[in-house]
Amino acid sequence: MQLRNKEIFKIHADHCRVLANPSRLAIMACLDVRDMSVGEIAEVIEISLPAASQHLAALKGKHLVVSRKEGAKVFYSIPDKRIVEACRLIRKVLIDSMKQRGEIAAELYSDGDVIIK
Amino acid sequence: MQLRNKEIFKIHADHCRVLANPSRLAIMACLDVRDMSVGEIAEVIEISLPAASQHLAALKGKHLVVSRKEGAKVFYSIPDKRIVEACRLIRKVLIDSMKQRGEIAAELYSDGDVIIK
DNA sequence: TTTGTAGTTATGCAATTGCGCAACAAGGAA
DNA sequence: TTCCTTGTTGCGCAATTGCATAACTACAAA
Repeated sequence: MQLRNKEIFKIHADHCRVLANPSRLAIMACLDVRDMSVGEIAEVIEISLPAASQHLAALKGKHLVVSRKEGAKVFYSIPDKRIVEACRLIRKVLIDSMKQRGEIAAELYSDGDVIIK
Repeated sequence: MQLRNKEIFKIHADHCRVLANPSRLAIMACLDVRDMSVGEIAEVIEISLPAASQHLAALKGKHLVVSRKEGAKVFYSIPDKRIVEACRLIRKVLIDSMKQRGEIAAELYSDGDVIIK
C-alpha cells in the first residue's frame, strides 16, 4: 500500500495548526455569529488588541477569515462557514467521547455548540 | 456580549493540535481505510517506527484512536469515524478555497478525499 | 494642524513540538 | 534458555508558538 497526495496533508496540517488555539477557535465562533471589528473581538474573548490582531492575521493568512475596512474600523468575517461546521463536528465528537468516559456531565454541551451571550 | 464555556475551546484546541501534523493526518486517513499495526503505518506513510509510535500515542492520548494487541503486533483503529468526516470537510473547504485563488489545479482533489493505493 | 481612536508590526522570551538516535520491554519461535 | 520481531520510552536539539511590551501607521474629529 502506498499513500498518495502527501502534499495535501502538509497543507491541511498548516490550516489545522492555525485552528489549534483556544483564542482562534473562540474568534471563529464569534465571527460565526456576526462580523466583528478587531477591538470588539478582543473585548469579547478577553485578549489584548495586539493578540487579537495577530490571531486574525494568522487566520487571514490561511483565508479562513477575510477583512474589510469601515471607516476607522476593520471588520472580519468568515467567507466559508463550512469550516465552522467542521469545528462544530470535532467538538461534538470530543464531547461525546468525554461523556462516554464520564469526564464531563452528560447534560452539558449536548450538541457541540458554543454559547455566546 | 460575553463568551461562555471558554474551557471547551481549550479542550478543542488540544485535540486540534494533535491533528495539526501531516504524519498524524496521514495516519488518520490510513486507519480510516482499515486497522493497521504500528509497523505497517510507519511503512505506508514512510516515517520511522519510533515516530509512528509517538504519533499514535499522541492520538491515543486524545482518544482519537484506540489500540489492541494481536500476538506481537499492536493494531490501531478509529473508534469514532466522524472525526475523519470533519477532517475531510476541512480539506474540502481549503481545496475549494485554493482552487478559487488558482493555487491548485481545478481538476485535482475534487472532493477532499485522500488517495491511498 | 493637533488629538484621539483603531489596528498593525517589531522584538524578545519562555514554553512546546517534532524528530533522530539509542536504550529498553514484551512476546513468540526455536 | 536465547534470538528475533514488534513497539515503547528517554534524551537532546533545532524550530516554532504565544504573548507581552513598545513603537508605528491609518484615519477621523475638532
